[in-house]
Amino acid sequence: MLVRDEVKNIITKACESAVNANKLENTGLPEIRIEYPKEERFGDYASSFALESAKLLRKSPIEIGNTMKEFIEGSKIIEKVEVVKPGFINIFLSTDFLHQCLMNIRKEADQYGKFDKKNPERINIEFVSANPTGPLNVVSARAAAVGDTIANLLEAAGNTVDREYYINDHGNQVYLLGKSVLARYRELSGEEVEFPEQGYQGEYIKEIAEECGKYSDEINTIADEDELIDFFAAKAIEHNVAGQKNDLESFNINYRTFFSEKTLHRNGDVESTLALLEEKGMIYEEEGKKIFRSTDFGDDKDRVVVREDGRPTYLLADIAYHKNKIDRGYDRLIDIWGPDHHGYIARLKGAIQAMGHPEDKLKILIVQQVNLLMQGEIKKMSKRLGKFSLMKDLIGDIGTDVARYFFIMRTMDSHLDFDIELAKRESSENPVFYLQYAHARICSIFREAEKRGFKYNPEKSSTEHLNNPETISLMKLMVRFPEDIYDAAEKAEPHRIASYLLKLAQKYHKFYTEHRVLSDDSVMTNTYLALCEGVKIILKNGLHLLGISAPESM
RNA sequence: GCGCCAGUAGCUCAGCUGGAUAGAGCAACGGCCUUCUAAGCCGUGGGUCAGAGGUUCGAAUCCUCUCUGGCGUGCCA
Repeated sequence: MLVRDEVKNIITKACESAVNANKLENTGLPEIRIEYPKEERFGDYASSFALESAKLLRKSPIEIGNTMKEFIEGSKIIEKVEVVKPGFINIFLSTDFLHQCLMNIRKEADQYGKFDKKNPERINIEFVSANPTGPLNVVSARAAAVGDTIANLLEAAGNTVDREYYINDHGNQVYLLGKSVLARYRELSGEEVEFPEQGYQGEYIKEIAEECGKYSDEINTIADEDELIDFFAAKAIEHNVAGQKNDLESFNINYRTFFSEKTLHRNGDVESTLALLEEKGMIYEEEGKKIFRSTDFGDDKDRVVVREDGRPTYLLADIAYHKNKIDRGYDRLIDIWGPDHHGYIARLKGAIQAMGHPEDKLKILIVQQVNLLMQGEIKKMSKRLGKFSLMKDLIGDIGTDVARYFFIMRTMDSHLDFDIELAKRESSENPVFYLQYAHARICSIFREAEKRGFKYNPEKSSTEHLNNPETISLMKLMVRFPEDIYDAAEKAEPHRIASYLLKLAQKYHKFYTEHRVLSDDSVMTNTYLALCEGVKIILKNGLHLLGISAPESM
């Protein structure tokens, strides 16, 4: 159980006891809420219960707090309870308890911070899903870092999580892609061709065309122009998706499924989805089009799902895709989208409801855009014009660790100004190195201990040596690690982990400069080594959650 | 017009389910290595929380309006 919840239970019980002893009136008192005080001198956990209930009880918050205090004191885990100024009840954990927690962290090791859930949810999280019309850019990299980290967090929170990537290998963009490659292919064989007006102009299109040279025999047998375009489109998609997979793998992401949109059209899922919506009375016809009543679910207007010529729109395929995911047995779906798709939320969530599922079956997270700065100026990106910064180049320039950390350290709904030059230049004093350095430092101490022939035995550690400000402050933060994971998973806010680890590294570095770990006093050495081991475990687990390596030396 | 996101230190950003004196990193300046990694630590300076009202014991946080920037508002995907 989270220490936070234990504290909550203690205060809740204290409240009940006070009521039973007629010290407090039972007048529909609010639920106890536990918060983290802003400053350490206000304790480790605090409750504003007395402030909240003052009016109801017609007593001063201080008076209520003092009454509560009597019933809270005496718990093994609590060292002291303070009732202060406006009426906060501040709780201080005991050093003995913290020592126990430390031993527990060592015992749990890799598992520390993870939860067992009685009934784990099966969650599908879909992210990046960039069009297969080119390589991944830095905007996709942000979604990749965020999505994968949220997946990690949900796993740590005890769920079964599958990462999924939707390949939009159907529709106009694909047609245009095929046309573009075909044009380049013809150019290569010396033909004078007009490049498609809206075509993809990137250099990589030429490379694909070149590669297609090896299929020349096959290509020569295709007479129909559309068939030819299809052929080149298929080859281009194959090439692009392979490249995207490569980039994602080097970003430490392992997808379980790459799902092709084309299969939905081929296996009848699109039609059966339409049939289902019609059956539910959610579709009406107008001027030969079939239209989904998305306004029933708060959308601005109803949406066309089948065009006049009978072709389904992207929306219908997407509804079919989400139905497919639900049919595969997932309890919950999460989509991560760019800001340019936010207008799409209402209609898709509406469709989920129209098919008879609860509104929160699907959660859509919007990751805000990345502005790429070059010499302080925003660089405009356009995939169609082939002007964009590649994810591959980013990884090559600053590395996966730094890139992932940069994308995760901010909240996902803030627009991110990403200055690659700065990220490269600062790479030696980057926050991520600060975390990794703390880990490497600890590893180094253990190597040194071994070199000196010290026999590390954490059972011989003692609370006595933990009674100093740096150590206590460090342990209090260590205890909060599972709580932060819980909150970060619950709220889908991965940046919380980055902040947490930064604070932990700070406190560790502070401890390190104030205290010598290896000394002649073997009890003290064992105690400090146990503390170091605990920090090391958390740093490693935390960095792992972010998809970042924890080096043994730097 | 409507919708979404943002506006907090010189810069990049935390803090936002209302709580205690508004924080961090970077940049600037000044200290700390005979001893486990100085990729570290300590200290100093730096704020009209975009603005105006409102709600209450209490507002950066909630409500309304205004201003600024970005994005969206396809039978594209």
